[in-house]
Amino acid sequence: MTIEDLRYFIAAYESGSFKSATQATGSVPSNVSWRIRNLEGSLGGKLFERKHRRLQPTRKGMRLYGHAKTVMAMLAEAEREVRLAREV
Amino acid sequence: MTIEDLRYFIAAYESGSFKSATQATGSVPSNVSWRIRNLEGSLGGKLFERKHRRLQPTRKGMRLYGHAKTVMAMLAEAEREVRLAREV
DNA sequence: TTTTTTTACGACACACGTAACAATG
DNA sequence: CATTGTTACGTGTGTCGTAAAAAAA
Repeated sequence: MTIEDLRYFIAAYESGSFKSATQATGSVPSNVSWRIRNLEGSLGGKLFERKHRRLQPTRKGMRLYGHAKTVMAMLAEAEREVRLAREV
Repeated sequence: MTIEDLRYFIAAYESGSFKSATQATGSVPSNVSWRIRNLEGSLGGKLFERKHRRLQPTRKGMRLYGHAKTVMAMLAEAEREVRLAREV
């Protein structure tokens, strides 16, 4: 699991499709597909059900989403604080 | 910034040297050095002062450490919860 | 001089985009 | 058949460990 994986996952989750997630991520469908599969592999289970027009998150997907958002927010905050902190 | 970067940073921070961080990370000195430099580059400033026997974290380093620990804990918790969640 | 950190480097794995294919509705 | 997701594939970048150099103590 990487931060990029989470970013792609969030984009897919929020946009409701892999196609639309390509805009949010600035990438292409094959990469979105690949990232999500990565994540599903490393977490041991599907995050989305792909049998509907609008992507259906599984329970695992829903659980992950909340944490993923928090992690991303915390990383942004960490980056901000570190940049702000003076040297030495 | 990647999760691996944070893992290396935490190891260096807690062990007090790059050398000892190799044990915690299961890697070699050159990689620890490289990871920390990555992080310092992407965050725009030094995280450690390297002029003392025991690695001296800078203010930026100290700020980062707290967040890094929290992020890692949250990732572990996320992973645990997702694994526990039943399919579908 | 001993210990720690950095740099140089070759090898391998990862992540990208294009394009062809499959599946869904 | 129109749209979305996946697979195949070639290419470039990232990350690894070894080994040599530099810096610190």
